[in-house]
Amino acid sequence: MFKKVLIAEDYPSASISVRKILEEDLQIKLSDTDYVYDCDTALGRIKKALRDGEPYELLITDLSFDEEANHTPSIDNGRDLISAAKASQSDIKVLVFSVENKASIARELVNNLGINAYVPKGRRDMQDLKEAIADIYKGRTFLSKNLRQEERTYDFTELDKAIIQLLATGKKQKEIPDCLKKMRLKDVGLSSVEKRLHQMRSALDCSNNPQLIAYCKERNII
Amino acid sequence: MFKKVLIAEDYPSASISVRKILEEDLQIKLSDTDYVYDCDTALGRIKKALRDGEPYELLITDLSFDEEANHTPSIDNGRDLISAAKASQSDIKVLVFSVENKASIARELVNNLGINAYVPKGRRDMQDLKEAIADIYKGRTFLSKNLRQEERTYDFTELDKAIIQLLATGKKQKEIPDCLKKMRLKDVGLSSVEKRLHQMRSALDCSNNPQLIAYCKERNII
DNA sequence: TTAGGCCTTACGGTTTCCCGTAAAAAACCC
DNA sequence: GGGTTTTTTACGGGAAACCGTAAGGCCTAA
Repeated sequence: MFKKVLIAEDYPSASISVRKILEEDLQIKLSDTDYVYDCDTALGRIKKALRDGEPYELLITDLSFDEEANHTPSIDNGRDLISAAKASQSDIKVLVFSVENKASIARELVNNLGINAYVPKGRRDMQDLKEAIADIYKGRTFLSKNLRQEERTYDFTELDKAIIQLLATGKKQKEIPDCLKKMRLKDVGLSSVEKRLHQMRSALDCSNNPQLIAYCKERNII
Repeated sequence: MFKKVLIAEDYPSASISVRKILEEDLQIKLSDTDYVYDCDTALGRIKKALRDGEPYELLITDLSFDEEANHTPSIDNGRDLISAAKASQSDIKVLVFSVENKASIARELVNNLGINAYVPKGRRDMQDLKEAIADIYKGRTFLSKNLRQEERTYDFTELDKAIIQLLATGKKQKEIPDCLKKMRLKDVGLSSVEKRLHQMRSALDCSNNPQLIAYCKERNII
């Protein structure tokens, strides 16, 4: 089993549980330096361990970290922490433990960042954590069974999202072509904007723009 | 200190941490029946303990519970659990432990349900839990210091929210007076709907309805 | 009772949105 | 190159939203 594991999690209540699993159920010894509450410290520990010749084998991290009151960290989220960690030590295994319960996010992290497991906080989280760590140790990838598949019926292009964004900030459709041009995103006419909006609305069965905005906000598309 | 405490929390990772605090830091003994993963079981335990002449002194509960795959519970959220518990045993103390980090929610629960403490999951949660339980024991009410004050610049009436809701489901303004009438909510003319929308937009500095919807969705007002 | 607020409603004009159709441009395929 | 399809754009009519102003109802106080 793993000998050296680092936990990056800013909520003590969650951190404690993970520690408990590792120590009591998996018999992994943790020292006081093996769990941290922010990304910067986490990266520091990983680099130091590497220098000392005792690199971490596994990083267990949350995705979102609350902003801190005093200083602004250079890394403020789990995604960037994972990238930075892999840049320093490409063979480190990564388990993400987050409230975000979306299969698409998990898939994306596996594909683009090469994480080894995704466990959403939820009804089966402790069980999942145990299985996930065991799977990683065997060289396998673990995705929790209760990741929620979202019923996305339309896939938004970057242009679509940009248009929705602008609408949500109060821009009029008529102004949107100009805005897009200024943002160096795309050079399209008003009719194209209308067309895309129409396409989105009919695909998602929205009768007008306000409903479309509501839909997108609800699913965190924007 | 408290002798008999019940924990209602559906995420094992959170439940374990709370148990740890109670047992290790506060020296409160818990049996296997003192923590449960759904509201119905929680209420059952409270009633049984009352019948047996050993009533619970403190209920620690989450607010949101994930829907379960198999059966649909008769109580599916912490709010209703608290109401039901107080109906059975009016002197039970209640501590709410939830991810919701809004001072307004905490205040509302203190005022309307008479809860004794509110601790948001977050950076200081374990510390807060300890303090909160101690405070409750002394007969005081505890509100975590890091509850986020929201910068609400407008307070939405029920009518306002209903109008926004309807707009977000694709209704036209023109149809809204009829809808409100059918919902037995209010009997208002179209002009009043327009006026309320105008008031909300100008108060929140939104230039049109889509932006207003985005604003409300973003802050979970609807 | 009457005058003055305050709120709601009615209504008209302007702007924006929505949805067609048709022309123009671009891409594609021999 | 010519010819076809697809995409993009332009434009116009009708619907909805937006924004005034004026008129009506209701309460209060003199």
